Amino acid sequence: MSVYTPAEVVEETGFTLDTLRYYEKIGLLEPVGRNAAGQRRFTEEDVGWLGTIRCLRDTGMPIAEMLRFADLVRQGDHTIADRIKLLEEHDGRVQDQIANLTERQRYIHDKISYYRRVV
Amino acid sequence: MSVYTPAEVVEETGFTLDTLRYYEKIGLLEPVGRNAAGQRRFTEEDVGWLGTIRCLRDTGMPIAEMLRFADLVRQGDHTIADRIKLLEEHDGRVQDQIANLTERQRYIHDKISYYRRVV
DNA sequence: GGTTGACCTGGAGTCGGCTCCAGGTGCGAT
DNA sequence: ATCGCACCTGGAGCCGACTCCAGGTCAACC
Repeated sequence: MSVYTPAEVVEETGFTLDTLRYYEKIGLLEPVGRNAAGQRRFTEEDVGWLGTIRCLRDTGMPIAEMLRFADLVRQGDHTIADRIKLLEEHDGRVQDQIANLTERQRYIHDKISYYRRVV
Repeated sequence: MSVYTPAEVVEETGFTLDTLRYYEKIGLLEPVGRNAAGQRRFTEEDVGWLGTIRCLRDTGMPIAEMLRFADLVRQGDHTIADRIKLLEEHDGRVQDQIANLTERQRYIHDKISYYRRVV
């Protein structure tokens, strides 16, 4: 099973090294394994989890809620129903965001058309 | 032509009074007219501009860029081409946001389906 | 004429989410 | 052996966007 250096994880996930350390510090990441010199070595699983984090973050989930999700994951399989609930609620908010953006975009388009007519 | 009290503008725009004052302070709003007692009285035009602000803000435009836009508006009609450019660039970013959210949403859906299958 | 309530000001504080820094370690290449 | 480089730590600092506060004004209603 392969491990990843910090640089590789930065490359792969798009998070900065500082952000990775920050996420570990606040407990969004489990304590990451270390080599003999004390340097981080991320597992495949860590990288997968970071993929989830990225998705949730990029859809606007606040860190506090990602921490709740992380906590559920840590508690094991009996929290899966709760995780579904959390994700579904988040999904609803994502849906709202999309609807909202689409709606606002119409306003922007109208504004642009108006300006075009005026010019 | 009707004027609006602070409370009415709060009601109408959804911004808090503090936010309205903040926007005026930083110059995103023109200095708002006052009655004899020094209290704000917003014009129809102010409220319309606040509608634009809300749209831009809710689609993620940073205040610094809204200030640029406000500045163009103040400079008069010869900046309309620039305003179109600014709005079109913003529109592109809104489009990207929508595409991104839609993409990420698939991931969330997959995750939910996975959990459903596991339960 | 006293109280209430909406408003005013300047300035400080908060919050989320990083981002940066100084000073230090260990390893591989020249 | 010494250099450069990737990495380490704790903690301070930053940025955007508000949000809150103390202390004050004014008009209106009881």
